[in-house]
Amino acid sequence: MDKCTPESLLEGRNIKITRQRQIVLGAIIGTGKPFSASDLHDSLGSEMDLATIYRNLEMLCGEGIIRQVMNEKERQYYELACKHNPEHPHFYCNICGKIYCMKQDKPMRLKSRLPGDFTVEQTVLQYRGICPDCGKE
Amino acid sequence: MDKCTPESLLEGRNIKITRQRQIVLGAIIGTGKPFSASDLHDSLGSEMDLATIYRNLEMLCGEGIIRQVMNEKERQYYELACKHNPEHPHFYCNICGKIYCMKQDKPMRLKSRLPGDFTVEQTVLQYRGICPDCGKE
DNA sequence: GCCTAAATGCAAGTTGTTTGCAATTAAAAA
DNA sequence: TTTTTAATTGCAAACAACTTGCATTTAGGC
Repeated sequence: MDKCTPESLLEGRNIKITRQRQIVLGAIIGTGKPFSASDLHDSLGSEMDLATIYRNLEMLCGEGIIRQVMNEKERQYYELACKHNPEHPHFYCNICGKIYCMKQDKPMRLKSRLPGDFTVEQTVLQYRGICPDCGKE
Repeated sequence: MDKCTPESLLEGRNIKITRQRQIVLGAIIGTGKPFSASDLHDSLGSEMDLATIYRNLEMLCGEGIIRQVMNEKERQYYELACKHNPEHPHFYCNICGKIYCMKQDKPMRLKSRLPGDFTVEQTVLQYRGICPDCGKE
């Protein structure tokens, strides 16, 4: 099972491999968890322009290399969308705002059809509540 | 089965019944569908201050009179949370951005527990794709 | 009718995200 | 390898949704 690298994710796609794309993808692959634009910006030591990060996130999302996992009022979260990371539910902590990935046994239903000619491209399941850390005290 | 009125929704709650609260709640009851702050603002002919609308939506949400149904990047959507309108999934059209309510036979699981001491307060199920209107052409 | 705490309107502020544009750069062509 | 050129970047300014501070108004108890 091949590991993801910035280059393997971009190859065969007519996308220029720039230094900043390698850095951004490296950071995305490095963290196993959902991330926001400003998470990336912070983890890269604020050295890369936020506009570049936003532009690349949009591009990667359009290419299906990453996917949006949660739209919080204050921020958009993404995660890597490669085959090692199939779609799954997420948990949002109402107190600390952290997002957790929830494993599930059965794959989520996708691209199904609902009554009345709705074409479903994505089924989103999320839980909201109190995470173990915040529930402790 | 009693109908909702602005007054019935607010009664017994130590909340001042102001003119603008009656108007806002009237509009919310009037439309059967999910709405955003600016939907309300528009439907009221832009006569009520947006700050007032935002403050009242927050208050109504805290009181459990309305609930958030979807956080889109650009807007928060709410719906009436009275007993005539139990929780249910929603469909978001990726093309036109419209939100549809999806009826379902079994009530959604709520306030359940997941492994590892996650306390679930809300289970959100949503579909994203192409709505009947946008699928037509 | 009077009084007070709470709600409103207005204007200014915040925050996440987007856009215009000149300078840089990857990579195709020569 | 050098040249060429179209795409990408960084910067600064713009946007849009939402929030906040504050003086004025108002609901509702007295």
